[in-house]
Amino acid sequence: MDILHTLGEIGLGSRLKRVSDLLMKITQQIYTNQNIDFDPYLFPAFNTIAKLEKTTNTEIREVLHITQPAVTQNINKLLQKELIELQVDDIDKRKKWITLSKKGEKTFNQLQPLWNILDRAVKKYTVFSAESLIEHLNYFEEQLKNGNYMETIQEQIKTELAISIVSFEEQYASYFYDFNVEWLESFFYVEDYDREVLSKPQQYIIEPGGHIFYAKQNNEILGTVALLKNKEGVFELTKMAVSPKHQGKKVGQLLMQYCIDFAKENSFEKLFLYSHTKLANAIYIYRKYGFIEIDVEADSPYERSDIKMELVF
Amino acid sequence: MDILHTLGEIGLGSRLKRVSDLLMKITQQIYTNQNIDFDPYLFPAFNTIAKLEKTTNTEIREVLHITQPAVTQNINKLLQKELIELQVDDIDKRKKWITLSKKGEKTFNQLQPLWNILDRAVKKYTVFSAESLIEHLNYFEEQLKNGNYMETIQEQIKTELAISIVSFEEQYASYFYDFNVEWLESFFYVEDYDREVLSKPQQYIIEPGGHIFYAKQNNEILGTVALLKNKEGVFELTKMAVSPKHQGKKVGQLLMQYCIDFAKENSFEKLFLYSHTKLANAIYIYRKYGFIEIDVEADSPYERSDIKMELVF
DNA sequence: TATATTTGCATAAGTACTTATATAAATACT
DNA sequence: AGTATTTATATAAGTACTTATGCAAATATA
Repeated sequence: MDILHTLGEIGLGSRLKRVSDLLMKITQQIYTNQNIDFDPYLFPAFNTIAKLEKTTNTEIREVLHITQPAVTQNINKLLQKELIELQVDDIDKRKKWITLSKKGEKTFNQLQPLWNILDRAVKKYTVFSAESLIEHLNYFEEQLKNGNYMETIQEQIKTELAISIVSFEEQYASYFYDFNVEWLESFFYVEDYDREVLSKPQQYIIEPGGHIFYAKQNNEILGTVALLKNKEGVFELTKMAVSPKHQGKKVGQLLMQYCIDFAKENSFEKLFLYSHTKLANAIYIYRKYGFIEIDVEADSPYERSDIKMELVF
Repeated sequence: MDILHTLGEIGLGSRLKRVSDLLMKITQQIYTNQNIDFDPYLFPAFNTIAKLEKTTNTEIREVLHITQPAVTQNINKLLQKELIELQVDDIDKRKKWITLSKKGEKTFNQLQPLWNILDRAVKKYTVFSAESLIEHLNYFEEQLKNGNYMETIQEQIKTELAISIVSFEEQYASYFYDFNVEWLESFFYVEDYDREVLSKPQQYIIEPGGHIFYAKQNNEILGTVALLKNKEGVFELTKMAVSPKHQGKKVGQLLMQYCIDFAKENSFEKLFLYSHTKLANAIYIYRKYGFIEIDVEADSPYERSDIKMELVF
């Protein structure tokens, strides 16, 4: 029995608030499940800043139709989470220009697909023909309460956000080239030999007994890695590259974990890799996964490497 | 520009809360305008207590689907306003039975017609065919913001709640009898002469040059009063009675004010009245309107009076 | 050009919920 | 019967808004 349903329309204010609270709570749970440090009530302000690229407290107040102190509080929360940055206007020293921080942009891109899922789930239970606001509200609240809404989202997350690892197929060959060249170009320079190997993965990696894996999410390829056969049971982990669009999703770590699992399953003796000390983040990850630094041989095949690591099983 | 409208469905939680806040604020304003000491957010709890007649904290929590501390807080607010009373259960000493207080019942009855108006106004802007919750919400919020909702309510209040004073008409004669007899019966006893005068107001009041006024609200008569001619420019204010159904609306004071205004307009010399000291409230009101106590003559026409008051202009 | 007003943002305190926890009485368990 | 658990309510603290107010910079006014 839910008296608010029988109170007639006077209780509408309370009903609206109750449904709002419930929706916010469920959304918060979803962020938490996805390990995303974000609050649903920050969405309007955060999204506004992202869409306007550069804005001010007052402008947010105007477009969101909330009070100015509410905006200030939202901004403080976003600052705390390091998602935005402030800069005082050169001319008008009262004004503070608000922009997304690097982390904010990353989070924004990371959140986008989840928001699409949330958006579709809300639509699923709110877009239908009804004869009154109360009727719409009753139905939506019911779906929030009985778990249908949550279930719909979780299913979508599973099919759309889950990242799976797939083996080399001819149709994916170009990603191997594109991701690696893009990465090489930004950190080093691309040699002709690189282009040759990357454009013919079948010939240079697969046929000599190696493997190429791809991280795939919802029919999109996010990143790739190769295991190049050195000798029986010894493979070089190489050509790891992640699409810049999908940085921040820990795609590299997922590929790394898969390679290690694959090596163990196939009773490999060891894996090794070449890297460069200026790629501190990458080396940190390699260490995290158990790779240990060893001497680089004099006749190292890579000019751009100054460090060699191995993982012995 | 209202970005929340363009945020898609993710902003729905914020939208719902914003509309709730606005609706609550407007409703609060209406209570304030009507001089009613009540808060819209107390409506669910208050209404539940009234409907169930006797209930407990836990039961309210169950039927309203809010948390128990929220109920406790609602109860405390209602206690503060003296609208409810608590009584510990005889057997289970943890339980507190909640009932409306006398004032609570009065307020509940007083609020009923206003709630009807609010209910109809909400329905007016929320009951229509729409293809989504957002569509319903957009329209309703728009009506709240542009003032249409408020205007609708104010118009209805004017036509339904405004109390006007009308002069004697034959069709109202029975009210004069009914209200007065009901009142006399509860405080004194009804003499045969009372019944004679009250049943023939035309003959006993109007024809000798007196007046009878009625308080009328939305085609309903709430109360009555008579000015009985004593001599030229001197009238006895008598037979004031208000329907028990409409106590608490200050109908008596409205009638009193009308009589005084009427007396001034017609250049009366003075008004006087007979009452009884046990009717302390009534006498307080008479004093408030300027009546001053004078000696009761030996041959007072009323057995049930022990006080006489007059207002000289 | 000095003063008043407006503007942009911050701070403080209030509100009506929430979660977490406390307290005391009733009930269940052994 | 004595102890543990459950139940009914209260209290405390947190949250995300609100209103009210403060403050400094910019702009209008005289």
